[in-house]
Order: sequence, then C-alpha cells, then structure tokens
Amino acid sequence: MSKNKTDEKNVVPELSEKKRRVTRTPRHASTLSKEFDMLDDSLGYIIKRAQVRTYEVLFGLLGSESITPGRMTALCLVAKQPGISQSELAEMLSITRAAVVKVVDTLETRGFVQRQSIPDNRRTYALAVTPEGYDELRRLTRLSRQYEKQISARLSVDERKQLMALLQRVAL
Amino acid sequence: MSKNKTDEKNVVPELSEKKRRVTRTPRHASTLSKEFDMLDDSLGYIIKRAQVRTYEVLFGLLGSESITPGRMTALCLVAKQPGISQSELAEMLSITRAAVVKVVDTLETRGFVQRQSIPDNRRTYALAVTPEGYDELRRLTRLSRQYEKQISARLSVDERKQLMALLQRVAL
DNA sequence: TATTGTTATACTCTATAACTATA
DNA sequence: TATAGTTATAGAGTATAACAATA
Repeated sequence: MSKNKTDEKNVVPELSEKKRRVTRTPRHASTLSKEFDMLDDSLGYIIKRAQVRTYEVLFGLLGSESITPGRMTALCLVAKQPGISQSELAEMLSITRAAVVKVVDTLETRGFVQRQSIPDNRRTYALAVTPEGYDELRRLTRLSRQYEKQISARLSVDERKQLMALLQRVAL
Repeated sequence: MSKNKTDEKNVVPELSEKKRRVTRTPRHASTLSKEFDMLDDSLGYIIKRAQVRTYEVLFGLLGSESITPGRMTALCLVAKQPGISQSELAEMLSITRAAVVKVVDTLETRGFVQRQSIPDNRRTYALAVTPEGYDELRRLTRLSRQYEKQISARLSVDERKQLMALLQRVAL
C-alpha cells in the first residue's frame, strides 16, 4: 500500500510435478484442504485480492514520487466538500483525527490544500483546495480515467455498473 | 490494517446547514466539485471502501490479540497447498520474499506451521500446517462463516455469487 | 465537560539492498 | 550464474494516549 511493486501476478503459481511429489503432505491432505478452504468461497478475500490488484495498477500510473492513493482521496474529498473540517475528513477516510493531521500536512506542504481559519469557530479549520490543488486534480482526473479503464478492462459497461452497485451494498 | 478500530462509519457525514454556510468555497465550487468528482464514479474507490468495511468487520470478529488477516490468509494458503515454498507463498500474497519471512516466523512461533527441510533441495523449505495449525483453522473457519454472513448481509445468495464472479475478473 | 487539532510514541506491514547457501 | 531464504534498514500508515485551545 506504499511502494511501487512490479510483481503483478496474483494468481496461484503452478507447482511443478516434481515439487508436488516431493511435498510432504499430511495423510488426509486432500480432505483437509477442502475442509479448510475458506478462501475460495470468500467474498472478503476476493474483495481484498481485487483491491490489491487495483492498487498495483494505481501505483503504476501514479509513479513513485507522486501523491499516494490516500492523499489523492483526501484531496478529492476536500474538493468535493470545500470547508470540511479535519475531523470530518478523518471520518470519511476511516482514520483517526491524529492520522489525518499528517495527511493534511503533506497536502498543505505540496500546496494543494489550505487550512483556513473560520471566525465562528476558532477550534476548527475549513479545508480548501488551492489553485495548485485544482491543477493537481486535473492531472489526477486524467490518470483516474486510465486507471478506471484498466481495472474495468474485463467488464462491460453494464457489468461495471452492476459491480459498483453491489459493492456499494457491502461498503454500506 | 493492523489495530482494531471502533469507528464503523464510512458514510459521508451530513454537514449541518450552519457549517455549510460558514464554509468558504471557491466562487465556482459547485461546478468544480462536479468536475473533479472522480470518486463517485470510481470502481477502484468503491472496492477500497468495501475492503475497509470488510476489515473492520474482520477485526471485530478476530479480536485484537488474535491472528491478523494477512497471517490468516497465509495459513489458509499453506493448508491449501501443503509443501509450498516461501517464495511461492510470497507470490500468492503479493508480497516480497523478504516480507514473507516474518509472516512464516510468526506462524511458526505460534506453532501453526512448520518449515520442513526437503532432501531434494536444501535451499527451500516445504511449509506445512501443524495439528495446532489445523485447530486454529477450525476456529478460523467458524469465524469466517460469521464474517461472510456479516459482509454479505445486504446481498441475496445470487447477488453474492454474481459479485464474486465480477470481482474475480477485476482481480484477474 | 466535550470537541478539535496536535504531539509523542509505538507498532505493523512492506520495500530495497546486500548477504549466505545452495543449485 | 541464478535462486531461496535471510538480515538490516527504512519508510508509510495507522493507532493510542495525553495535551492545549476552544466551545
């Protein structure tokens, strides 16, 4: 979830016949592997696999010295809800208030967002995207299109829509 | 991806009217937020949201001093392919050989797997699940059923099947 | 008293690079 | 030369706990 990784193979590697024979399996291995195969019929597992795959694609497009997926999401959320507070952002990112400080710090250092003080409430900041941030968002929008195209490559337009609707019900 | 977290709300919090008014938005904010809303029509984003949700559920079920999702997956994979090598396991987990060392270390310390040396090739280990590991797998199987039930709560049996088939094509 | 942002600290996961022992 | 496992090191991401300022 952090560094670029070239390895794209998430598939189960084929074991050679030799290796299979050498392998020391428990006597009832075939029975056991079925009994404990909670991975093959797991929605949670396939969601995780898909997520790992999408991150590989995303890292490949973003490059190593660009903004990270988390920062990218945060930037998008601030653009979507200008004036949002850090606590609200934390809730949307499903991270703690403490963790969001660093996220906003890096976005501010990069010049993409601003912490604007608001007269009504001197305890909170109103987060805002800067012009540079909007430039970055334009760049990200282009990348995002490629990204979506790549991860949806094996799906029809309808299937993609359907998949998103179903996932929405899992994400709540 | 590590510690238990009580916050379950992934939904966008409703901003109060007052806060909305106080917010300092760029002049063309409404236009901009639509222009840069790459999140609402993003398959990648909804996959990530769903994955975060499933991990919250999973952490809730596993408890804080239990095995982690990553270790759980590794244990399942070894049970599924007894005699597998660490490199092969690394590939299946989409992590490096170096990273898998610690995964196997903890599973071995816990007594769930063994590194068996094989006569043919003194360079590799054949990983095997111990009886204690199978006990753990039995426990995990029970938890897994609850887990799947919870994350599939809003889906019919058919929809769940369909969702998994579609995700399979994204995960590759 | 409760909330917001912050700091300090620590832990997990993962990567890269270099090493070793084999093959 | 190439491969499997390992170690050392570093960085990202996140958590918890304690704190100050503010409500």
